[in-house]
This record gives sequence, C-alpha cells and structure tokens, in this order.
Amino acid sequence: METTIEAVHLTLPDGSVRTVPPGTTPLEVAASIGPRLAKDAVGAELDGRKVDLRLPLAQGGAFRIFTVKSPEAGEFIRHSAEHVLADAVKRLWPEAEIDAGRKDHSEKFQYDFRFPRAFTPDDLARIEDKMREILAEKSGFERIEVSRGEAERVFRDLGETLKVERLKEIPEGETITLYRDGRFTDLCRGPHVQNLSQIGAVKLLEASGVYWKGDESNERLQRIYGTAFGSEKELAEYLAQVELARARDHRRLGQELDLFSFNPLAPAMPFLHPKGAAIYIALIDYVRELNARYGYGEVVTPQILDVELWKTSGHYDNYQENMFFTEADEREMAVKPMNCPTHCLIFGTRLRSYRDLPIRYADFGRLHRYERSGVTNGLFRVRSFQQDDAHVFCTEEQVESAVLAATGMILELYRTFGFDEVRIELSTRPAKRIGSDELWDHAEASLARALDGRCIRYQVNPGDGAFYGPKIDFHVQDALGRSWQLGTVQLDYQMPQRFGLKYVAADGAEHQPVMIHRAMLGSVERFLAILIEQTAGAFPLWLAPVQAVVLPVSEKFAGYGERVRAALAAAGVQVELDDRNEKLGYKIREAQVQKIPYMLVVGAREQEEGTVAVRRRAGEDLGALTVDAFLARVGDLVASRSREL
RNA sequence: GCCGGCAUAGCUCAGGGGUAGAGCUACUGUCUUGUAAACAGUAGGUCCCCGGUUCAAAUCCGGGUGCCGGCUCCA
Repeated sequence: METTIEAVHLTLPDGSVRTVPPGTTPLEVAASIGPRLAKDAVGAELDGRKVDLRLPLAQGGAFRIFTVKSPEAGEFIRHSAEHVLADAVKRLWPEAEIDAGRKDHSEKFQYDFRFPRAFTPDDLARIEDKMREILAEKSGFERIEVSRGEAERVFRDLGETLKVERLKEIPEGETITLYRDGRFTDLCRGPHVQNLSQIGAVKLLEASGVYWKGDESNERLQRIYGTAFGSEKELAEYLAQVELARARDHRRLGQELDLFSFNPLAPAMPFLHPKGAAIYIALIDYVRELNARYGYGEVVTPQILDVELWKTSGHYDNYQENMFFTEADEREMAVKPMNCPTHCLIFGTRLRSYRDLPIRYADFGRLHRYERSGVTNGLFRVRSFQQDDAHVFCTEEQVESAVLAATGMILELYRTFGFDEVRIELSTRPAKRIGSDELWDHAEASLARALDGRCIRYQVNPGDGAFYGPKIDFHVQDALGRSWQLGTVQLDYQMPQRFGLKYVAADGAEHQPVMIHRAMLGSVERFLAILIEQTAGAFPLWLAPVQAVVLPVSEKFAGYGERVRAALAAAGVQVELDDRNEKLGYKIREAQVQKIPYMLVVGAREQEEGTVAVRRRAGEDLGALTVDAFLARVGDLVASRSREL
C-alpha cells in the first residue's frame, strides 16, 4: 500500500536535490528550473525509468529532464509519432479500427489496424502526408487518468472493439491512462512528448500483415512501421546508417566476395564456394582443436536413418513437421535434423563403465530441417547446415564439472572472435515438459551451481528450457548491436532413458547416464553469416580465404611474382598471384575491394633485393620485407588466431 | 504457412503492347604499367516458368516458383 509522503526528493544529474510536493509533475519541475528547459522538455526519467512530463510524481529518486536535443528524446518522439500515425489512418479511413502500437521505441514505431485490405505503398505516402498535416497542428498531449469503466465506455463509443479487448489485458489495480493529442485519444501508458511540434521528421517504412496478439490462429491485422526523429537531419543520419548496414549484409558480401550462393533447385540450402568453404573449414578446424584439447572424440554418423530411431528419440512425435522423409527397401527413413540419437546409438554399442565417463562425442554432421517457406533468411536460417555439435555422457555426480568445462570452452572460443559481451541465460522448466519435478529441481540446481561456482553472472529465463531439461544459453552482441544466441549447454535425462543407456557403477549396479548437449558456434552457417556482417567481409588473417595477393608492377615481373607466390604457398599461406595485364592501381583497388589482408607489390627493386613491398588492406604501406620476414609475421598472426593484421 | 513487394546480360539497374538498353565484369588488341578504376574493340538475353487476353505480350491478366520486407517459428 502506498504511504502518504509529504515531500518528493529529486536528485538531479548535477547531484543537487530538489524537494517538491507530491503530485508535482516533471514539467513543473522543469519550469522551476528554467522557462527554456520547460519549453524544450520532451520527457523525464525517474530512477532509470522514462516517465511522462505530466505524470504526478509520488516518490523521489534520481531525476532528469530530456530535451529535444537529448539522445533519449527519440523514444518519446517515436512513441508520440505512433499516435499521429493512428490518428492519420483514422482521419483517412474512419472505418479502420485501431489495435495497439509498439513497446520498444528505440528505433521504430508501429501501429496495428483492423482494416479490410493491405495498405499499399501509395496508402503509406498518403498517410505520411496526413501525419505531417497533423504535426503542423502542433497539438499538445494530455494525460488523463480514468477508471476501467470510463475507459471501456470511451472506446465502446468510438467503436474501437480491439481497444476494449486490450483494456482487459491490463492487470487489475494498475492505473489506466488515456493520452489525447488534438482530436485523437488512445489507451496508452505513455510517455509522450510535450507537443507535436517536437516531432521534427517522420517516415513510414513498410506495411505488413500480422496476427492479432501474435497468434497464428487469430485474425489478421494490418501493421504499419515508421520512424521519427527530432529533426530531418537525424532522420537522414538514421537512413544513412541503415544503408551502411545494408552494405555489410552477408548475402550481398557473400556474392561480392564469391563466398556462397543459393540455387532455386535447393531452396534455402547454401552452396559454399571455395572461398566461403575455406572460412567454414577454418572455423571447424578451430573447434576441432578445442574439442581435442577438451577431450572430445569426433564421430561421423549417418545422414538417413529408419524412422524407428526417430520414434525412439521422440523426434517423430515432436519434430516431424521439420523433418525430411524418404523411403528405401520399403522402409520409411528420415534425414537427420539432429545428431543426438546417433550418439546414443554409439554409446549403446558396448557395456560402459563409470571409469569411462564422461564420454564426449563431437559431430559436424550435416543436418537438414524443413523450415516453412518464408522463415528462411540467407545463411541465418537455412534448411541444410552443420553445428559444432557435441554430447557428453556422464554420471549424475559429474554433471556440474562437465557443465563447467563446457562453459569454459565456450567462453574461450568467443574471446577469440572478440565477442566480449556474452550474456548467459539459465532457462528453466517450461510448462510443457517431461520428467518429475524432483528431477527438474535437481537439474536446474546443478546448472546454477556450476555457474555460481565460477562466479559467472547469468539471468534466469523462467519457463524457456527444452521440454527434456533445463539449459544454459550464450548470447553475444555483434558489431551492429544485435544479439545472437550461439552456444547452448542442455541437460537431458530423457534421451538416455528412451535409448535405455546404461553404465556400470562402482557398486556393480547399472545406472543411467546423463546426457549434455553442447554447441558453441551453434549453426556454422549462421555463425559464418554473423562473422561476415561483424567484419564487413574483412576477416582476420587466420580466417581470410585469400591471405595475400602478389601484385607484379608490370608483366616483366610476373616471373618473380610467381616465385614469391610459390614460396608463400609452400609455407602454407593462402596466396594468389594477380599477373593480369593491368596497372598496379587497378589490381590494388580490386584486392582492396576483396578485403585481402596483404597486398605484396613486386617490381624491379623488390626483385633485385628479394623482397616484397607490403600493403595492408586498411591502406598502410609497411615497406619492403624479405619473404622470410613476411612469412614470420604472417605465421605468428595465424598461429595465435589474432584479430590484428 | 500467412500479408505485401520484386523477378530484364555474370553483377548493379533503366526501359516498356510492335527488331532489347547502360555501366561494371568477361574476352581481344594497344600501352609496360609503382599503391583504390589506362584506351579501343568484341561478345553477352527463352526479359523466371506455365497459361490467358490481343493482329501482336518482355510489357496487360491469372496461376506457379524463387527471392526480399514483415508476422509466426527458430540453430
């Protein structure tokens, strides 16, 4: 229950404290600081939470005002533009029903409508014009607290039945607020800008059909996406940023750098060209090295197996719609979507002793999963791929140390790629699950203990575990700020049971081993895509498909160039010779565009001295080095998997 | 799978009911090249596929396939 307080203490960014009576609004606080601040204010923040300027303050805390110039203003601006969008659509098509906007306004806004047809690009242009008209009216936002009954009456009278539904989602006891700007009123918890003149630029981006409340079985609504900023300049900067991100799209770079392609004859199944495959193989080689060091034995398992196996594993019942099937010798067969069942078969080929455990199998087997058309996306989401997959069979007592070892291995691997921001999530029992609660208690506790023991920080993600066991997921942030779930460590008590796996313990009795699923890169295809976008195609030396290119200044030095190429190739460098009849500038430009780490220029001087003139892809000239000196440099960088050149 | 868009030379794209266009690339020749694009010429097409409308379809209409942006799902 709220206690009545007599004064609200606000700590401003400069450390000073301002004391105001409860019910004072941030706007009033701003006005007390200065008229200019009050005029420019778009919103406020209390203890890290963005709040509306018109919110009566009930308690104190760290407090600041955002103005149109603040980077944080965007969220208030876009949230407010969202209402303008809804208003514009209603003005153009009064019969449209409004549903709701977006929660996250860090980049975009959106609004869903019940509308009999899809919005066309022409519609978007009309709506955008209408929005500008509305912005020109410069209405202020009004915050109105209402009772549930009042709110329901308002939207019933307006014929907004979707809104009435949305109202029911608001938990009992929560304050219900409406926001009104000009003629438009919406159910909204805010916060919004002071008035529409603070929205300097709007742009509608696209329209799409969406399922109501995100549920496929529900009716379809029409969604419009847009973005807004305080000024046209900021909008232009945002659009330029988007354009820049497009330039490092891995599908585009995959073609430009001749890494991979797709063919309609095998939809969503990538063809890796020699250069793409070179990176892919280098990644796998690295994982192999780690596997060997951490005690994994690599196995090779079949691609197509009798459905009997998949019935045993549970995939036939739970995963069928994602599997490819075929038939041979009048037996129904399935192409494997996962490796784990085959590893259970290997484990079961002989009597295992507790002395043998943990047994660790690694597998780079090719997996095929039928993905619904429309969900595939470049190398990010494909129908044919490999994982750096592994399964650890261990005793109950070994779970904690095995999980810890896998975690350490995963973190070591991420450091190599410079993914220093790793978010770890512990996903616990989902509603739909198998196994007793005691087993889940135990499994979740084992994972938590493993992480706590090493003081590894993690978030609990309740209810997001696999149906057979809890898991630890590893998320990394890429250069574009996107988060990817890569690695996973999953506890599984079910698969060993289904396959009747046993080991003989010290007491001579048979026990069931625990299975741990482990992946680090996740899908190698997807990891490659992330890496392409992360590096914009400028791979670290150890991954670069072509590490150096020899560039003779003219045809006269092609012979010396070839000798250099051969010497480097013999030492294991992936090197090419560009002996085409072109000017040096032309060859350099092309090598640069291809992001080749080193360009080795050879002419009269170099031939004379037995050197190469080294240019790095970033543009610096390292001067002349002997072939041996260059080899030493490259050798060290490759051996250490350095991200430097 | 669902909503919308797109599909023209190897690539990026223009055009458009009546003989198919550009730049880059490729190839050939001239030049013999010194750190991000020498010059000239040549070649290159079932305008995604199937059907319909029309005297005539790459263009208009319908269906299919693939891709793109979303939704849902997910490594």
